[in-house]
Amino acid sequence: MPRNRRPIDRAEKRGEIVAAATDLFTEVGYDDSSMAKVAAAAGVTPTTIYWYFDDKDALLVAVLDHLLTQALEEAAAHVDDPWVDQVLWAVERLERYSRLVTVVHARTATSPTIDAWHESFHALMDTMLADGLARAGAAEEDVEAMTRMSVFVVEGLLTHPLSQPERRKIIEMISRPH
Amino acid sequence: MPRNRRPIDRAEKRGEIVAAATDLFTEVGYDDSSMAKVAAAAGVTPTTIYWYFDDKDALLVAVLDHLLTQALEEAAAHVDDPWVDQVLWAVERLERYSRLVTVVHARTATSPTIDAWHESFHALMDTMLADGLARAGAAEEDVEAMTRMSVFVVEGLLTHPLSQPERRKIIEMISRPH
DNA sequence: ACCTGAACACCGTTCAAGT
DNA sequence: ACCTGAACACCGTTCAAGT
Repeated sequence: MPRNRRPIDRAEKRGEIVAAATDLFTEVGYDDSSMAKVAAAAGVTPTTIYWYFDDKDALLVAVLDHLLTQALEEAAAHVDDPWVDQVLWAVERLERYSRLVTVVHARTATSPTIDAWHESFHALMDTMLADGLARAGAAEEDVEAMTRMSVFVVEGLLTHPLSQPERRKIIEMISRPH
Repeated sequence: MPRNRRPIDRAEKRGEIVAAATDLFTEVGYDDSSMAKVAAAAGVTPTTIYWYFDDKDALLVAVLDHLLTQALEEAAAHVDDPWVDQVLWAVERLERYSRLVTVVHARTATSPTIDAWHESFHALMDTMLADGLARAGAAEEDVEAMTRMSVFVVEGLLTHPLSQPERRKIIEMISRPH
């Protein structure tokens, strides 16, 4: 048995738990997906999850990181699109994870683990958005406000769904300097 | 004992439960405020709450309605203020209830009770905002988009706190027709 | 190192029993 | 009509015991 066999197994099993949790958290919801259900879906015992994750919030963070990595990879293909299309793409991409967005906002007040993730997520988003806006030719003094508005609009559109053309109209509204 | 004693008692006790729930839900959070804790704070048994409310979500709706009535009464004094000040006032007024805002968004996907309240709340807000914008002299074709943006900005500012001047700047951004 | 079954304190909710 | 104590099924998490 090769020396590095264990670490690989560990990463694999961890991945299976994260995959099961991703499905359940996004489709059933965080609150309604008990550790027992996640464990059953991953083919392990509830207690086993605690060998890989500190608690349920840590598992949620693993799910979020996993999805964020995926999304960032795909986003790379859109960096040269017009600004409006990029934001619209982000909304459509995040739409199926809207339950995670709302649960992160709700748990931020209670869970230091989730709060820390939420903070660092927005720090990352802010620099990415500022970069994108600068590349799209926005005036420097408008970048900060436009960054903030973009975040608000994306989150607003996720929690209050509109039709595609309505979305586009809203995004265009904030895409012009004032 | 007068004939109408009971109804008055009932409304009073119901009010005490709602008051206790309001405090706990806003300060401790909905998830971390068990029915047992609400009951203890209201001086009743957990089971008694179920005589007045169908379930925990119905209790949350009672809390929301109670706070909404209060807020609408106070808002009446500000209808003639400039638009930016009205929105800023709303953000400041709602700030201490930001936990309720996020929990409503999170539970909307799971609970028909909360979802129905959320829908009707936004219907009310939409007409109020549209009225306010019309009164403030906004062009008719801008009213819909500006209404939506106002909602997104208020909710965004509640979940991602900024300083007063930063808030004002953001609100001013969306207050000019495009 | 990894995994489990049994247990713990708690949860929202129900229900038979009281007044 | 109103309120309760006991009970139910479930929750997240821990821990002693196994391999």
